[in-house]
Amino acid sequence: MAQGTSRVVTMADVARHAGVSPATVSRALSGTRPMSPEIRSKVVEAADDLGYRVNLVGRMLRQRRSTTAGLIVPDLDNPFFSALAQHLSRTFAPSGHDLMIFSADGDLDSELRGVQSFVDRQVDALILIPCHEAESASNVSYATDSVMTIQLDRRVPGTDAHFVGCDNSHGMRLIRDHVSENVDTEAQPVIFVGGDEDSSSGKERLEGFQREFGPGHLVLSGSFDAKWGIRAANEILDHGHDAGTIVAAADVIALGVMSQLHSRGGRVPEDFRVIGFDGVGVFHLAHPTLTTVRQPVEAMSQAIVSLVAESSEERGKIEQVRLEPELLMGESSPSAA
Amino acid sequence: MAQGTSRVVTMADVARHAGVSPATVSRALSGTRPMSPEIRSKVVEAADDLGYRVNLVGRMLRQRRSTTAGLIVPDLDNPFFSALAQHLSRTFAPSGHDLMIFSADGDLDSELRGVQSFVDRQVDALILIPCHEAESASNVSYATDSVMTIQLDRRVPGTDAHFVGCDNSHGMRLIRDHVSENVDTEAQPVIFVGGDEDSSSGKERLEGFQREFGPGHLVLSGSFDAKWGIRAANEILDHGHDAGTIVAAADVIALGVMSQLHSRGGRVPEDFRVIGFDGVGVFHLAHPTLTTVRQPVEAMSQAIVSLVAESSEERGKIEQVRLEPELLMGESSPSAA
DNA sequence: CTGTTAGCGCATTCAT
DNA sequence: ATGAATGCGCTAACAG
Repeated sequence: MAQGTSRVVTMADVARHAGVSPATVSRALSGTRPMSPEIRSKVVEAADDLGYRVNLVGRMLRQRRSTTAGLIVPDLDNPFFSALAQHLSRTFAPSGHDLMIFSADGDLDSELRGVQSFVDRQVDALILIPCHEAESASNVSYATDSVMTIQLDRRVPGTDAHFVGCDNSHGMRLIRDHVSENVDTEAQPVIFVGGDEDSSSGKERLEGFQREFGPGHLVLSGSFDAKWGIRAANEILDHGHDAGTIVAAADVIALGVMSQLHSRGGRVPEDFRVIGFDGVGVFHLAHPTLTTVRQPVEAMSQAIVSLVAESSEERGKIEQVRLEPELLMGESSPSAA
Repeated sequence: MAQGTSRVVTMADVARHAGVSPATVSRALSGTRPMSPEIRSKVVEAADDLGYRVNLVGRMLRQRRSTTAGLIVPDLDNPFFSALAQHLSRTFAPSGHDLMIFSADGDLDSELRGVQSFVDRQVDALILIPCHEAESASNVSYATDSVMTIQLDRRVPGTDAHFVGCDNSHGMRLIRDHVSENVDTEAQPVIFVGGDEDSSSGKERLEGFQREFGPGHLVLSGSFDAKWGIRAANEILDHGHDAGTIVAAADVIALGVMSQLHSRGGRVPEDFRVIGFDGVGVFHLAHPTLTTVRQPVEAMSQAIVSLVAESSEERGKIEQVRLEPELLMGESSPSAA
């Protein structure tokens, strides 16, 4: 059992082995200063001769940087968040930063703990999907006070942190256009199954729905998970509806809705049309295929990585990045054909 | 814009403010040594008077520990892994450790990079779901050489790392018992849709299937995702089968299978029975509900946290923990009724 | 271009 | 029980 054997070879060892000073080793390996090629290669050779690896903690203490970015998600069980985490990992990989992920488990105290964890570990940037529109404010402030912070997908108003997210209004407009082209909304009801209204994205989608479709529609609010979708479907059917167009604030909700409609004999798309939101994660497992608004996760990830890269050069102003989603046509709603 | 303002108050500040020495502050706050209550409370007061927070990096450098555990998953898009990450986060929360998650994106190089990241950041324990049964060996070795390492769900043979996982053989036995009670396996074929055979869990489930059901069954191998399930369903139908019992090596695969069967007119459970494996994540979104083997994720998480806690006290022997799964009855297979 | 020195913040000797 | 001194490993400032 070799567990726990800590690395012993230090910069001083390499310096001795190469016959130079520790400072020279540091410069040779980090390449920050010009130096004679012979000495450099001699140092490099000595280094991997001894199997040297720079001690990141020593470097962190000295430089107060860590080549680390932190991501805090409210919940990894939500496929949209885990997909976002996955994309972000992939996008960060080629950059010099390692992305570490922390799950706040939907809890404000855990969220704070995550922020503290990352601040204490001196991450260069903190990416945060806030749990709560209002109550996460202090957590976001805590973060912005000590590290470059980017809010993702959800926004806490009144904080001086960057924001990268999707244009939810535009998404709802895409849905409205699609629906009004293909459905007689006079004859059949349009129903909104919302998510968590304490999150900015939930709120924006609700407001977007109301702006685009006008008043007088059945609007249900719940949370961003499938169980709520199941309950919402029950509410809709119990309400006496046996047909209609259901707009869900997230794919997981839409999947729950479809599953329960199906169980109780409602046909999609014949009786009910169902439209989701997010377009990443497991949504394609639905049957029938889900029509949804796809968030531009690649562009969002790229925007974040760029922000992080720029911030190490110059301390710019606070950016608010809204990226445009697109409609992804599925079988759960009729196409114009 | 207050971003980037680093914390300035240090232990020396607190010491000055309380009129004691830095060493006393250290002892008062970490509580490792006995001391007079008056001085302690005076120090504590001074500390949160100044809003002092211990600098973790300084402490890490000194103690070579970090109150951090690292988790490396192959892929966060797989709902089983993200559910596992979520459970583990929750289980670690009450312990003194913060869990950081890293996604290897299914890639051996990324996996190595993750291991290095965590080792460099001096995590106290590294939990690893290896990408590949054989080729991850060097990565696991790298980890065990410098930190207490626990393999999760998948095992690389011949390494001296702990292992926590589910008893896949037993899971397959549960499936066999269920199937033979309810289906005439002489009249209709039993088909295995496997996952990645380069992972130990994929291999064990395949072997379990073969041991339990015997030879002569159609066995397909692919990967642990829904797309493969869709392709597998096509292969099965194209093979000429119009009925049978399909055992999938994972729920995501089963969902893909069901979705595609459904699309091509196969009825579940009337024509095809479908049984999954994992029982966590989004499997309950299936329609009909999926019969599956549920991995004991809570017990697995608990076992890991216990191992980590114990390892800080004593350096025990290498543990191999196999926990028993249970059958979760759904509508995708007939129950004895 | 390279070597010497100092100090990041802390926990731990050793001395009292 | 407390204080003074040391050094974890590294890089930045200063000399040369």
